Amino acid sequence: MKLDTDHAIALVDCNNFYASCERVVNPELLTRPVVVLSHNDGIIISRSNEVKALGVPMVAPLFQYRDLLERNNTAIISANHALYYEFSHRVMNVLTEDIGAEKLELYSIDEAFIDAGVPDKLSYLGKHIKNKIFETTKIPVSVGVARTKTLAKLANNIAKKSAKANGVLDLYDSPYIDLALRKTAVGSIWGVGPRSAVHLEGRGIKTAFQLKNSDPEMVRGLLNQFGARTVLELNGTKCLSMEVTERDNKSIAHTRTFGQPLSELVEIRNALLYFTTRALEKMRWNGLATKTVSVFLQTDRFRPVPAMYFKTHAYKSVYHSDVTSEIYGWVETCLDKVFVPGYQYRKAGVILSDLTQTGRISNRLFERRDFERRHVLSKIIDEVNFRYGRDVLRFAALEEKGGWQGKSEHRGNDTYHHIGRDTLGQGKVFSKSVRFL
DNA sequence: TCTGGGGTCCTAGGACCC
DNA sequence: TCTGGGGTCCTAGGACCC
Repeated sequence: MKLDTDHAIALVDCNNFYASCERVVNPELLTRPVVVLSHNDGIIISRSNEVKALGVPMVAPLFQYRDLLERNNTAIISANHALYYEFSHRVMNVLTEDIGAEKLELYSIDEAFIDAGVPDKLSYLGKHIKNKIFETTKIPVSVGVARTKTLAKLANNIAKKSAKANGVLDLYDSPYIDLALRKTAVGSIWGVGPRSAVHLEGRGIKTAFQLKNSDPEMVRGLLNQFGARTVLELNGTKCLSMEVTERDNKSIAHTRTFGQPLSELVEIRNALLYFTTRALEKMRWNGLATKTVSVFLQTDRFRPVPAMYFKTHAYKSVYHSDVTSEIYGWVETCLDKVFVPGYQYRKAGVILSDLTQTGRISNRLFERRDFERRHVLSKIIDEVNFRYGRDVLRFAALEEKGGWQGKSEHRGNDTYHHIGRDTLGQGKVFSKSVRFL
C-alpha cells in the first residue's frame, strides 16, 4: 500500500472540547470560566481557557482547586458523555460532508487526522475547516498541517497557543519547522511521555530539534522502536499511516471507584455484576462477543486499609459468548479468585477481551439452540433498556443501587440525557468505541 | 471529608512442560 | 563439584495516549 508520501496530513482538534460543548448548549457559560468533572465529580477533565490561565492543570482533583474556581465564578459541571458524542458526530460530519475529506481517521472523540491531499494552499484549507466547523457546530477547533502525524500534532499545539497562528498552522515545507522544533521541549512531542523525556534529557536531548537530529538507533536503544520512529517522523518521513478503516476494540472495560470503601463480598459482587452489565451492553452494541473476562479489586490508592492490595484474575472460556447470564458466571469465578476478606476495597473493574464479531462465534454443538435463545434474549433486554431507560429490564442477579455508586451533583443541561445512556456511542460513526476522557 | 476512566502496546519474571 | 534450556502461558507493571 502506498503511503501517499507527498500528501499533507491535517490534524483537526476541538478546543477544550467538553467545556466548549457545554457552552454551546448553555450560552450563558460563554462569559464564565467552565470546568467539566469526571463521573464521580472528583477530577477536572476539561477546562475553558480562563481556567487554564488560572493555572489549573488537566486531570486535577476538584477539591484542590474548588476555592480558586469559585472565587472566579466558574461554572462546575458534571460530564455528560452523550452530549459530547453528539457534538463529536456533528464535527466529524462537517469534515466528511462539507469539507469532503475522503480519508478521515477518528483519533479520539475530539480530534481527527485527515488526508489534506497534495500541497496547495494548505493554510487556506486549514482556515476553511476551522471556519466551517464553527459556523455549523459552534465548536472552536484548531488545525495543524504537516508531512507527518507527529509534525501535524506539533503544528496543532502551536496553532492552539499562538495568537499569531490564530488556530491554524501549516508546517508542510515551512521554513519555520526547525524554529518550532527548537522552541518545543522534547517532552511535548507526541509519544514522548514524562519518563522518556527524563531519559532523553539525561543524554542532553532537551528540545524537539535535538531529538530530530539524534541517531534513531541510539534513541531506539534508549527508549524503544516508537522512539526511533518519532525521530524519523520529526524529519518528515511518514512512519505512521492514516488508519481509515475502523477496527474492533481489543478490549472493553468498565471500572469504577466506589462511592465509599467496601469490604463485604455481597456488595462487591453487586457492583461487579452491574459493571459487567454495562460492559456487555457496549460489547453487544458493537456486535462483539468475548472469550476472556478479567476482574480486579483494589484498595484505596491513597489510604489503603489495612494494606495495599491489587489483584486481577482472568477467566478464559473455551468459546465466545455475549450472553449476560453466562458471563455473570465467569465474573463470579474471577471474583472468588481475587476477593480476600479483611480489605477495604475502593475500586474494581471488569475487562472483556479476546473479542470477536458475533457472527463468527463457532457453533456449540451440544448447546447451540439454548445459546441462541439466550443470545437473542440479551439483545432484547438491550433494546428495551435503551428505549425505556437503563435496567427497566434486568436479571434478578443485578441488584438495585448500592453503596458502591458515586454521585454526579453538578449535572447541568438535561437536554441530551436521553441520548446514549452514557456508555453507548450513537449513530454510525460511533458504533465503535472512541477514546475519550 | 474530597484525588477518574478507557484504551494500546511492551517487558520482566514465575510456573510449568518437554 | 555443580546448578540445561527452550517454549508457553500467566500476572504484574511500565509507558503512553485522550
